[in-house]
Amino acid sequence: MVTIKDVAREAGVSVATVSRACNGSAAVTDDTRRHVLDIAARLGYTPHGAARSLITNRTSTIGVLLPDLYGEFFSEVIRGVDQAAQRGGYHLLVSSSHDESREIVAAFRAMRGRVDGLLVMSPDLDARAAVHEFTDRFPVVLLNCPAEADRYDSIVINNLDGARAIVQHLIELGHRRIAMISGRERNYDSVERRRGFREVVCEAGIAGEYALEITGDFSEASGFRAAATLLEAPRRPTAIFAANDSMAIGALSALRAGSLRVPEDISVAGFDDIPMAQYMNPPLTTVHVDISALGALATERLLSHMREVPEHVHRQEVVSCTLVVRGSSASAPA
Amino acid sequence: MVTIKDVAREAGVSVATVSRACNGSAAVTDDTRRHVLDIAARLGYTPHGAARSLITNRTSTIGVLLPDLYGEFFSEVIRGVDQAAQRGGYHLLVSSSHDESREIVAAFRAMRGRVDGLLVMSPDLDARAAVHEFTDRFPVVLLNCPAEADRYDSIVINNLDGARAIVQHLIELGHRRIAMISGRERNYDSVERRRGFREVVCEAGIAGEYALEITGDFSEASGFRAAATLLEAPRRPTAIFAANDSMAIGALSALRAGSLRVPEDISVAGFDDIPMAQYMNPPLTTVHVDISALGALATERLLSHMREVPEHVHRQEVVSCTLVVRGSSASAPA
DNA sequence: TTGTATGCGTTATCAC
DNA sequence: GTGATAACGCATACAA
Repeated sequence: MVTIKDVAREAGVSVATVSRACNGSAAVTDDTRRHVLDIAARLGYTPHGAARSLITNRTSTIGVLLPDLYGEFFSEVIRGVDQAAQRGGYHLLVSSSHDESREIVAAFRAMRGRVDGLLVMSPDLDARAAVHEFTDRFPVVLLNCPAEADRYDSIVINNLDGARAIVQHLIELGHRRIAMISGRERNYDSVERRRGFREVVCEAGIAGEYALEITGDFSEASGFRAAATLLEAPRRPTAIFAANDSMAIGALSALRAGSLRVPEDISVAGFDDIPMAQYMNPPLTTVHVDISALGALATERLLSHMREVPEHVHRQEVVSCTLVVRGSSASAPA
Repeated sequence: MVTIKDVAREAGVSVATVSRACNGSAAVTDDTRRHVLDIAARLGYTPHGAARSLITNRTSTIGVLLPDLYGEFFSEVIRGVDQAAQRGGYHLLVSSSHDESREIVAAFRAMRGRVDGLLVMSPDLDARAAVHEFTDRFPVVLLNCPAEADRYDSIVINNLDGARAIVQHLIELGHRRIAMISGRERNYDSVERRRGFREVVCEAGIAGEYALEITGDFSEASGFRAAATLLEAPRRPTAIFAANDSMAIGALSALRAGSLRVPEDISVAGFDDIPMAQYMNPPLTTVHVDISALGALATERLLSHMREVPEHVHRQEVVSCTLVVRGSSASAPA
């Protein structure tokens, strides 16, 4: 690889001049600059990022730690993150598959010196401790993580209110046998959404009467399986609330396979409002979350955190979400 | 940030010893190693990646250049890439939104010194030249790019055969008025898939009779719009082949809105077989591509290329795809 | 086994 | 305006 030295030698100047010419420093004659850039282009010179960041102390890169990369939700989050990062002149160093504390720590270590800040999305409740380890010596923003609001920067979805709104909606439609398909047991989003479900069901006084819960893993396939199981229940629910859209979509498919009509025989509702939700048949009633905006917001928060270190004050931001009623929910059958 | 010097001072040893202890070098007493690692842990020391890679000449990172991050297709590709990279002990430096040559070059420059190799996915036909610029001095694997097979490493989907198979399928069902919704005009995948469409339509002798083509942009919304337009056509098609599943899903939605039954009144077929396709109502007939495997394959190729530099020989690999008939296609109406 | 010294490629700080 | 040189944090050849 051609380095700054090669360019300097070839151009007959010092490395300092090459550096200045490339970085647009004022202290260079237009003539020398042109000459140097010409040589640089001819040689195909590109500055070595790692070497540069070693002295400048900035990498123009932000790290993103994700539990997974599967599905439209994460896809949308990353899209938002990438857009915001790009606007700020930053690149993304992505690392996924970090459900466990151990893996999170390992990923963080691998990123030291390669990123200026970190975006951590780790909804797993057990991974909290791991995050604490480095969050105080490094700009970090937590995305949808459970965290003490004053010790960390974080962005969280208002899972509770969203879930409450959608369950309320189902109850108002006359449903009294409402089943929930939740996500993994130790997942923060899942826990919160289920909490909303339980609260409203209790308040409506139908908890004792009927409270069927079944566990999935946020995938379409698990939603399919869960719905298939619910169909076998002695008293079949008239409405299903899935903790995310992917499971709701899987459920729709299972109900169709079981020859149930949605929404005439049974209503289905999801959470997230992934782009695909509106194109379902029937279109999916769900809770709208501006997913890519969530990622963008977190990124912008991180970027500002990185600028104002260390007098930065932590705070938690709650992103609201809204009920979107579409064709998959209707009045309970008589 | 705590550096190797801090650890050395605190532990009462030289930086060399700290380095050796951390990297598991044999030439250290168990006692010193324990002591050093102890101090390192207490101080929260993490090696500086950029500094390390400056001397080792490897970053354990591969760069990924993508045109976009939207939708399940890219999501799946990245997932495959990430899995393969992780297996090989590599991280991902992602950069998207690179349709133009200029942007690709800029992204590459930004990655110099930060990655050991590059995975480029740039289906835009105009971007070819940009890629040539650096592909000979750097391990690069092209994903779904048009390229001379012997000058580059590349993985491509067999778009032509896939498209041919699905159009053939529609014709065998008796359809003679088949419309195609293609992707962007300068997109390689789109061009190839349309070529397959045209070939088969010609061979079947129905080209002169009916050949309706309309341009989308691979998004659900564009598929929706395209299908809505097709409904207004003087002679409505009895089958629609969309160049990808997202557009097919949008089309399904538009047809429903226009009160057409799929597949009774009109058949719909897509391409890619994204995870969501099978959960559609009706389930989508499409061309199955193992998308994440595609990403994984490209990554493994890149990793091996990086190992065997420079005696590496370039070659092109073609990934086959298979017709998947589901509920969205049926015999042409009488 | 451990310490000293050098260099990776770049930018920043001085001189001139 | 330009050049020499130190420094960034680390790994390693060599000396001890």
